[in-house]
Amino acid sequence: MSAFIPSFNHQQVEKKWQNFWYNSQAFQAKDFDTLPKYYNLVEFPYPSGAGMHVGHIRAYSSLEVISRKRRMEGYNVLFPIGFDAFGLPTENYAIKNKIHPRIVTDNNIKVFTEQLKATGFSFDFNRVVDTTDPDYYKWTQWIFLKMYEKGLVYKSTTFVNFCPDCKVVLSNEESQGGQCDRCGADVVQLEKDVWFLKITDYAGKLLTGLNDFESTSRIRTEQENWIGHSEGAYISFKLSAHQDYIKVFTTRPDTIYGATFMVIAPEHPLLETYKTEILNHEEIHDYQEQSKRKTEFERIQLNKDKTGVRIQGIEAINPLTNQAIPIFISDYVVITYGTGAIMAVPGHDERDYEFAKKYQLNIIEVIQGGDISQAAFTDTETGILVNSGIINGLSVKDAKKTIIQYLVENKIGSSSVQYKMKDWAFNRQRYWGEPIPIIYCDDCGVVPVPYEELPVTLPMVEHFEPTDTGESPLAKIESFTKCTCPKCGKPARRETDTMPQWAGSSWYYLRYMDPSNPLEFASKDKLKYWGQVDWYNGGMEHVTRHLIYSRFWNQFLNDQGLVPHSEPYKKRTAQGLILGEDGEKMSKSRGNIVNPMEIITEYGADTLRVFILFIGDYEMATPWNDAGLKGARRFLDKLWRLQEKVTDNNHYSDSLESIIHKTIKGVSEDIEQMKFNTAISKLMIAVNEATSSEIITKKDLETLTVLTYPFAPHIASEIFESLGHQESLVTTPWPTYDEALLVDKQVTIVINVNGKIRDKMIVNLNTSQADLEKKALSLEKIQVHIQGQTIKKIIVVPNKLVNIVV
RNA sequence: GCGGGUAUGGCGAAAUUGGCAGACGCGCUAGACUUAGGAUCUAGUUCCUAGUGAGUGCAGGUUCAAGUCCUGUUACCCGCACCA
Repeated sequence: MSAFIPSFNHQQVEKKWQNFWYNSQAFQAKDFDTLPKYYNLVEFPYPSGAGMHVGHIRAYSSLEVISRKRRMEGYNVLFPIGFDAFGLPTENYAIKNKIHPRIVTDNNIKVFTEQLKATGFSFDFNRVVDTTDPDYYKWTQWIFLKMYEKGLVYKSTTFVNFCPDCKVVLSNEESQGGQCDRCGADVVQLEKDVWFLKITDYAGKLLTGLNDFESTSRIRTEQENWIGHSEGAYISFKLSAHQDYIKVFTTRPDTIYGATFMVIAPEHPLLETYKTEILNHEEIHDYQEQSKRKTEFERIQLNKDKTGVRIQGIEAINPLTNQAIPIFISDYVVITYGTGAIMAVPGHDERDYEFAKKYQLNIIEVIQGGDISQAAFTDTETGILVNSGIINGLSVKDAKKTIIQYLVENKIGSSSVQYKMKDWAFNRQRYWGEPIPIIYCDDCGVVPVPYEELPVTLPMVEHFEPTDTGESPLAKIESFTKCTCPKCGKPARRETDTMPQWAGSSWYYLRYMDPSNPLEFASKDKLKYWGQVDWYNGGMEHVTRHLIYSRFWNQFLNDQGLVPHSEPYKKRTAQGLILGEDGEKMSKSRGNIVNPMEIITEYGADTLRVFILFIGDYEMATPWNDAGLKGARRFLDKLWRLQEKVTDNNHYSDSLESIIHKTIKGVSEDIEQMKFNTAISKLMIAVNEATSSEIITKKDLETLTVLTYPFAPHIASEIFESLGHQESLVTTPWPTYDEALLVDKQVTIVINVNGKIRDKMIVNLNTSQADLEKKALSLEKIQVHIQGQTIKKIIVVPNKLVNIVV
């Protein structure tokens, strides 16, 4: 049978199926359905004016394939999408073009939605959330107030990371490496009045929670490093002339007998307390001013050369040696970690050693094993304590225990755990963000907005530029700021700062479960039904930002009994970057950006999807290659042309049966392991095989089509329909394979002589070892190689090889 | 400095438990069909000095057999970084 099949018209076919899917709600997730649920989550996009990027397609395609497959496997799949739409790019664009950010956002969301649909993603578009919608950010504010109620929100005037270009305060997570996350400008330290979320209260839980969270080691270790857990002790050093103490944190209490001086941070409060007694107060003050001006970048760059000033007039007492020791200030000790003060043990800490050398301070060996005249000895495994009174002769491990016990008994210290992670600076002096729901009253002070008055909506204003005074643009809008105190009813003012970009994304995965609930952020029943996100895929760049933040919010909500699980995500994976054709990161300035919409027009969405998943290992960065698109398109064209010679038969053809079963197994397994490149390669092999086969049955083509569907759903749906199916592929069962048919009846045996391949032979499966040996030795090519030599040994691996050692 | 990762043809990349290195795709070469080909099809394509040759960043080792295991080493990428 041969029929005339017109060539594959991607534009027509893709439009047809997109209309069908989206009009028929084919991907609607059903609350409380009896089918088992499966929740796939991808990081919702920031709807920028540039529209979709090929990176978005790579990021979503993995769980797109998994979602399509899961529906066929009988799951009730929740695969939602939404928009993380507050933030600076929109705001800056709006200012530049004098268009209100609301309008800019709405337009961008509209364009983005069209592009997502043009790619054929199987998102449930009924559940779209938009973080800038008052119905959404009402609940962002609500959760903020819950945290306030539970003491996890505080305001403090401290030095914070500030981006001079964006004119906003940045959290620690947003200023990694001393640079602004968004614009790359050097961050400066400014003293500001800032709202903080006490994420550090959850540091321990965020760390242990990683045990219930399946992810790759790089995802896990990045979070571990960021949280930065370390165990040690607090020790109080008495001042020689006062009943007052300097408290230090150390991970090496065992080295206390070697503590010959102390260092405190330039911001340490002691300097203010004993101002009058410090003889060189001016010198100290100069140093404080100097370090204040340093950016993070400068501190890192200049870290080779330690600076500091000795405080004249005050000394401390080492509680174990009872010796008076000098106190220095130096910016190698930071106020934000530990207690902002250290006991310096130059013999066994490289930084202290360097400092001691520079200022010619006493260096005492308290752990044997190194040569402290050359360098600090920091090995904790082999050393034995010396010159150390009550802990002499002990190992480092035992000495730590003993000394902590002593410190506790004498009330001069205790064991302690510290984290590197810092509290989350949670406000921006910009317009396009969630207003912080706080009111200032002259009589009552800081008063939270009552829950029933939420949301505090952003006023529609004409001017939304940031001010030069560092105040939010909202501060100038009287209709917004003027309010009455909820407590006493007197006139009061609203907080005019807004929340940072990461606020809305910290709980969006919960809203998807119940996206339009006006009474709760999500109903208990729905939270329970959908449970945890089964699989979350996103970018590596969010691992120490959004991923930490959202786990924090979820753990908090769980502690309040508001969500059923402590960890929001069961499993997290991350896609690699798509680089430009030049191997560099895609960027406007390099001019190497690939526009996915142009490719969809020219080659079709199916081709683009297949190519992006075929391009390389999903988790690794890989360069774009325009030419490679053709290969993906050729594969789809070949599949399409199989229709020309299909015979009406509901069994696999003899010649293809085995390879089809192998393909089902291979593709199924590869998809689960995110090895999409090899899954597609296996499909290509099967399609090539079918192309060169005399006969191909309806059943052959059907199975190949179904297997291709998660990758290229439009063309697959069209072929499936033309094979006579009324029902769509969306819930067609995923094919199964027969183990017995995976094994070939004949196998190729490789024959080695001394480990080198000399010949091959085809034999029946499970030929006996003796037969294999006999056959191998009789081969002509083998005879040539063993002639005149004695055979020492013959190794036979059944169904694999024969190795003759001579 | 610490932590994680990578290294394989002209290019993107494959390779259960150690068992045919380079699957699949791009590109390239030759041919077929064609008014035409940047369409399609067929054949070939790791390298060279063409052998009883060499070959998975480099140097060793274990083994009948190593991309895979062990020891050492180099380069690049990512994250953190004076964190006491």
